[in-house]
Amino acid sequence: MVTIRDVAKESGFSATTVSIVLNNAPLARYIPIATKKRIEGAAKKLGYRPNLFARSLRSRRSHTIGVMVFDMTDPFCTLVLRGIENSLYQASYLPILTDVQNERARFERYLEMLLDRRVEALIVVANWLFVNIDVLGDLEKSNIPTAMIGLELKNDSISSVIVDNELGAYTAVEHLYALGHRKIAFIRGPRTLTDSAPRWKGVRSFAKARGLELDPHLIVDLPESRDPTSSFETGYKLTEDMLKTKRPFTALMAFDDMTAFGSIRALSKAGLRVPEQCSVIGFDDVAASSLCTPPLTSIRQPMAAMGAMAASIVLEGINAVLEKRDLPAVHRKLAPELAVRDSTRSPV
Amino acid sequence: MVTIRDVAKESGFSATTVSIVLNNAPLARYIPIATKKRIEGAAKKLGYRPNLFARSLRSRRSHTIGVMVFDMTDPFCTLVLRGIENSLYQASYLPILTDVQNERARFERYLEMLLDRRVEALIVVANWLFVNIDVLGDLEKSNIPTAMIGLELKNDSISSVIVDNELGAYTAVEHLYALGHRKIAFIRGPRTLTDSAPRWKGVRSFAKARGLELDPHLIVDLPESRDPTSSFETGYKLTEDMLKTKRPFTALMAFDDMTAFGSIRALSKAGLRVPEQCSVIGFDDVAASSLCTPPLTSIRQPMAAMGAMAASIVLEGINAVLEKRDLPAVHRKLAPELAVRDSTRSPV
DNA sequence: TCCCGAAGTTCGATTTAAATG
DNA sequence: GCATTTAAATCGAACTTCGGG
Repeated sequence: MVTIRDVAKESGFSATTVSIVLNNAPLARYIPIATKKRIEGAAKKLGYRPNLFARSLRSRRSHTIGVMVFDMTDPFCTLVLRGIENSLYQASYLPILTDVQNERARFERYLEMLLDRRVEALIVVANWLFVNIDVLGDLEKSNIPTAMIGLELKNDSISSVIVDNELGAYTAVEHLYALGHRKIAFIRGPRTLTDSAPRWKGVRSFAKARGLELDPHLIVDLPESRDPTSSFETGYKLTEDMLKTKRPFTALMAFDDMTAFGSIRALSKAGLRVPEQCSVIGFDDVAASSLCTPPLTSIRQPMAAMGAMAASIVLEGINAVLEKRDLPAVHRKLAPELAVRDSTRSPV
Repeated sequence: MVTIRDVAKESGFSATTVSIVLNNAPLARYIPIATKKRIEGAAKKLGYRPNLFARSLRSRRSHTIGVMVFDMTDPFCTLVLRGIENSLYQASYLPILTDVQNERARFERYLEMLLDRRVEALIVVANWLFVNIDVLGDLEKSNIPTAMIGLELKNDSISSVIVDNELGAYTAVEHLYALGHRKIAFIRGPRTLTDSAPRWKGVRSFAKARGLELDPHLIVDLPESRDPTSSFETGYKLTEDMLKTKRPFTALMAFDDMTAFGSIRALSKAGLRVPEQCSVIGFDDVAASSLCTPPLTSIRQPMAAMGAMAASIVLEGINAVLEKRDLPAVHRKLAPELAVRDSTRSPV
């Protein structure tokens, strides 16, 4: 390995001067161009790469940001990660991504590993998390800038970025209503998932505003589960159950796309065609939604934007820490967007 | 931050002794239990966590492994990553995951960043890579244990893990043939993709063995593209084109699942139902395949196993390096598995 | 005082060599 | 020589301080 001393020897200057030149430190302005050229030449010739361990040990900086995802296989998160990645890439930070797989033990272990590596900030993608308040405690006391994506927090030391669930759900029913649907079935999210309540609030709020009647027999809840793809199966089953009750409905609003896929399967098995005999709308707009046939109408979460926003929040936080400023946590709520595809249409 | 000297002071011993005890170094066997207890107690009391930068600087080890993915949004890779992650987690290595986004510049920059962080090994998930031979050169000269997933290499310094494409394709046609299909359309992969040739070879090999006739008019190629999801659209278009030629076919074998989704869309638009009027089979078995309606019959790549295998290869490589053994690159080819679902059935 | 460069200290842990009884 | 402990050197870069022109 070639060290700064090797460059010093090769160029004929001292290690100090080499350091000053290569880092373009304040003192570098006094150093004549000729010296700089010689040093830079020597560095290039030897293929010198500074040892980050030494550098970080001294500077107490890692240029690294920890990213924890609760479930990487959830299609929701890959685009969020893209957003994070692109922002950090520009800022020359390296993300260290860990997949917690919804296991508490992994969360704690990875958090330790990240702190051990002196990440300068933390971004947590809390998709499908069944909240553990005490986990947040671990985070708070670490006192490095932290942003949480997908989980609303009142917290004033941890920032958060979420989608406006209420608005999204409102928009979804509104879309079905505008198409002429009046008998709508609902599969709500699991009670313990923080997204569930505001989405349902959006539905109720629309229903109240426009006088849409909500039939309690056509409202069911997803059970809890640690696996985000399990809602496919439970969506399937719940839809099957609702069909068995013979209560007619012309449209179904699913908690998320995965659930919607399950519903479509059940409708199809029952001989009902989507959208001809029943419209279906999802939430999230995961990649698969535009790939399936028929493509799914859904509420798109601005995932890349959410990732980018979280990244810029923590980058700002890092600057604040460096400048010893105090920066309060911020809480952002981004608007979703209706993606109209072929799984919804007017009832016949 | 609490350092080893703080622990030394607290326990009443020197930093040396603390280090020996906490690392359970060879010399620790001379140290009386009482001393160990005191030191461990002090460390725990102070919440001592060794500084990894200092440790790595001295030991020249990072306990870190670089993982480069060519496109994270490709659903193929998340399960591969799970496999890698789980293996490394057990071995107490931290993966640093980078998403190259199929950009050469990013590849190089991330490779530098990883090498700067002294990753002890490298795993490259080369899904949907349009090979750059010279990129491999960069890797070779870095001479750290490297494994490539999804790209066959003759190389003897870089290991590789791939799926048996020929066998997979053979199995796929065999499945269609067994169902009674004789007029089969094929959408082959892009010429420059290394998976394309062996898959086609598998088809030809089956055709020859069983006397299946391959109609050149029903064989088309995907164009090149940097975006793995683009094959949805091109699959759609190519299928549409084939339908226009009016050459009858009762089954279609797509290069991969994404292409198959495009085909299904085109068939559906043309009023042909899958599988009633045309069977469709994919390759990969991405998550969406079992979620769509009808669920897609496909050739499943053992993604998690491939990831785990690559991880164990490089871990073995690290041990070899530590023991100054020489370890030749290994090349593994894993068997895929036929996943029969509802998109294929006997022709009427 | 301004300019240029270097010696020496520091970061925190590991390890070698050596000093105790 | 043995068990027990430690001072000092080391890893590589960055920064503080200082000296000479």
